[in-house]
Order: sequence, then C-alpha cells, then structure tokens
Amino acid sequence: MARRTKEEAEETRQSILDAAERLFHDQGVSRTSLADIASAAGVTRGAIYWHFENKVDLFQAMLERLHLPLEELAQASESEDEPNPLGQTRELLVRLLRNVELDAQTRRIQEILQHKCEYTDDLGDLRQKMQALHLECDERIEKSLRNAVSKAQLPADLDCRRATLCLHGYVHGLQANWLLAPGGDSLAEQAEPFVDALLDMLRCSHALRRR
Amino acid sequence: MARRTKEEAEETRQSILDAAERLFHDQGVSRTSLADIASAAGVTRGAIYWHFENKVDLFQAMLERLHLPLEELAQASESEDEPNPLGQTRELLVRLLRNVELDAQTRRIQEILQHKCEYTDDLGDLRQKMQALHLECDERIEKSLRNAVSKAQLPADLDCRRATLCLHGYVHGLQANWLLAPGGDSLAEQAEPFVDALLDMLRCSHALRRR
DNA sequence: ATATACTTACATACTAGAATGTTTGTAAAT
DNA sequence: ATTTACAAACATTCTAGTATGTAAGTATAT
Repeated sequence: MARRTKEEAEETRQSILDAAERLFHDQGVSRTSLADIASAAGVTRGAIYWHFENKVDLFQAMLERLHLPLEELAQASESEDEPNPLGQTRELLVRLLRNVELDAQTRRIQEILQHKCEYTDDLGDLRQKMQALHLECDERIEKSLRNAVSKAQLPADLDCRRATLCLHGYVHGLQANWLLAPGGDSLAEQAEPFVDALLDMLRCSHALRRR
Repeated sequence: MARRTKEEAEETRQSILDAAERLFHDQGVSRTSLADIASAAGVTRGAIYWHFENKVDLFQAMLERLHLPLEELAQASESEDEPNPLGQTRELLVRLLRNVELDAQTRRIQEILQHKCEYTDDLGDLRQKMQALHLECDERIEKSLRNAVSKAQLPADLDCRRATLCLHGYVHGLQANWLLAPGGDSLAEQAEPFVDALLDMLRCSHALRRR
C-alpha cells in the first residue's frame, strides 16, 4: 500500500487502538490476537508492528489513552489553601462513581482491567503499575483526609489511615460491583447518597477513631 | 502406566487440581497449559483428559473446591428466629474479611478470580456464574438487613436496597484492595473496626434513609 | 520546478513454536 | 475378561515474530 501522510498515520494508529480496546473488552486480552485487531481496524498486522513493538506495548498504549480529567479536584482536596477540602473530596468521589457508568471509555477500560486481562508478567509490569497507582491513591486520600481534619471538617481523633482504607475500599467496591453486573441498580443515580453515607461514616463512626 | 486403585485415582485428581490452582495463581489461567499442569502434578496430559473434559472443566472443578464454611452464619443472620441478626451479620463480615488474608486456599482462589483469569466465554459461563453469585449475595444481604430492621437493630426507615449495595461494595472493595497489595496494611487485624464502622454507617447515616 | 535520494507506512509471505484435542497402547484392578 | 487409569504419539490449529517487498511521501540539490 501507498505511504500515508503523518496525519493519516496517526489516524491509523488511533483506529488500531480503538479496535484493540473494543476487542480486548469483548473477547479478553489473551484471546485477542494481533490478527484480530488488525482485521477489525482494517489494516494488517504489519501496520500494528509498525506502530507498536508487540502486544504488550499496544496494550499499554491503549491504557494510556485513559486520561484522568479529575486531577484538579483531587489536587483541590489536598491543597492547604482549599477552605473546603471535604467538599472537594465529596465532589471527586461522586464523579468517580458516575464516570464508571457514564463515560464509555472509562467503562470499557475499567472493564478490561477488572475482568478481561490477567495481571501476570506477560502483560509487562501491569501488576506493579496497578499496585503503584493503588498506593499513590491511598496516599492522596490520606492527605486529603488529614487536610479535612485540620480544617475541622472531620473529627480530630479520626484514624486517617484506617479511614483511607475504608474510603478506598468502599468506592472501589461500588465500582467493581457495578461493573460485574452493569444492568443492575444505577451507580450514577445514587452516587451522591452513596458518597454522603461514606462521609457520614467518617464523621460519626467511633470505630474509625484512634484509641 | 499401570492402573491405579480408586483411591489412588482420586489422589491423582486432587493433585491435578492442586497443581492447577497453584499454576493458575502463579502464571494466570490463559498462560498455563495443560502440559504445565500435568508436569507439575507429576502426570501426563492423558491423566488430565481422563479426569476432566478440558481446561474449562478443570478450571470449574478447581473453583468448586472452595467451600463456604460461613453458610451457617449467613443463614443465622437471615433467620427470623435469630434474636440478634445484626450480630450474626457482623460476625460473618468479620470472618469474610479475615478469611481472604488468613485462609490460603481462599486467598489463592480469590486472587485467581480477581487477577488471574478473564471473564470471557472461553472460560465457560464463569461470568454468568459470578453475576448470579453476586445477585444472590445481594439478596441475602438485603434479607439480613430487613431482618435487622424488623428487630429494631437498624433504623426503621433504612433504605435496605441502598444499604445492601453499600455493604456489599464496602466489603468487596476492602477484600479487592487488600488482594491487589497483600503486603500492605493487614486486613485481618482491622477486620472488626472495619465492620463496626460500616454498621455505624447503616445505623447513623441519613443518606441511607428513605425519602 | 523538477529530478533524485531517502524514508515512511504499511502489506505479504514465511518460519517456528506452542497448545489443544484425539487416538492408540497398556498394565493392573475388579 | 473387561474395564480402568492413565502414558505416549499424532494431527491440527493458532499465534507471534520476522523478513522482505513496495508505493508514495519528503527533503534536498540543482
């Protein structure tokens, strides 16, 4: 085939990533061959090997398209200058819950990460990356909570570490459970009460206080 | 090789399942071949094909070895004759959290289910089974909560459906997060305060009340 | 402006390995 | 004698990776 312009090449690359995302979602990563992806993207495997080193590289490139537009909110809740950190946290969590259901790409990629791939060495350092992301997430939550405590929005004797694990587990679990059965109760519609219930827990439960 | 007695054959079957469980855990399901399993079990593929139809059948048989010894507790919390259903629920949840960390087989199989297999058609009806289990779990939780409400252990105007989703998500999320990074904070040690915080939420949060 | 040289963006063809499923063989238990 | 519980050998299908081909884009010199 004839050579394409740079823009056309970028379109090809994106269509490969689109096809990979769809097929990984539908068939699972390990069962999807590069030939499948090429075929679905309307190219040959040659095109894939031009744009990507191999399947792992393609997989990682696909994941990197998942941008986190919620970074501002997260930063706000951690910032000491923010007068209402807990409010920012609340807003962030609500959007996180809604996003999984409402944003198609977030939904597809989360579905792939949770049910359509294996966290083994043959997917590169995926496991380590996910763990690192998880730990980083923990740290940011804890920082936000400490910030809220210092602003007297949460009890002074809150066990922030324990509360962090609760919050993280709660949100992740709600997302994961919804992803397993997306046809069930809407997560997006109840996002606010779900988050408010959690914040009530942080404010009220003595099981999350020190001593 | 010579024919074995029935007991020896059963031992062979179990050693195949043991090897499968270990290899699935270590390498992931799709990357583990029947030859790998046979080799690790000290037999040939012939033995596997004698005891199991194929890889899917073997996988399902492996899963079925995960017995739930917590059934009594679950039933107690649902029983109208039980004077303290919420206490039973509390005990059940605490043990569920502890089990993931402390029971080696539970841990291995949960790890396989969460990070080492793909929920696609090539693993049979795994996805449907997991969904069915999930829905059944929801129903039992809701039944237990309604039971606790009727015994005045929880507020009369608790939105039991919403509370069910919270409880289920919370527990699942704590398990899932710990499984992703088993080296982190112990789940078993904090199981009680984790559960107590949840129950406080059910008792106190107005975001879980109707209207 | 155009000819030339080089690079890009793929397609095609080939190779080798791995995994599955099946068939056949076999020695001992029943 | 027959069935059982495997082992061993075979056939087939996928799949990744690589090597090579090629037409068109692009830069450069003239």
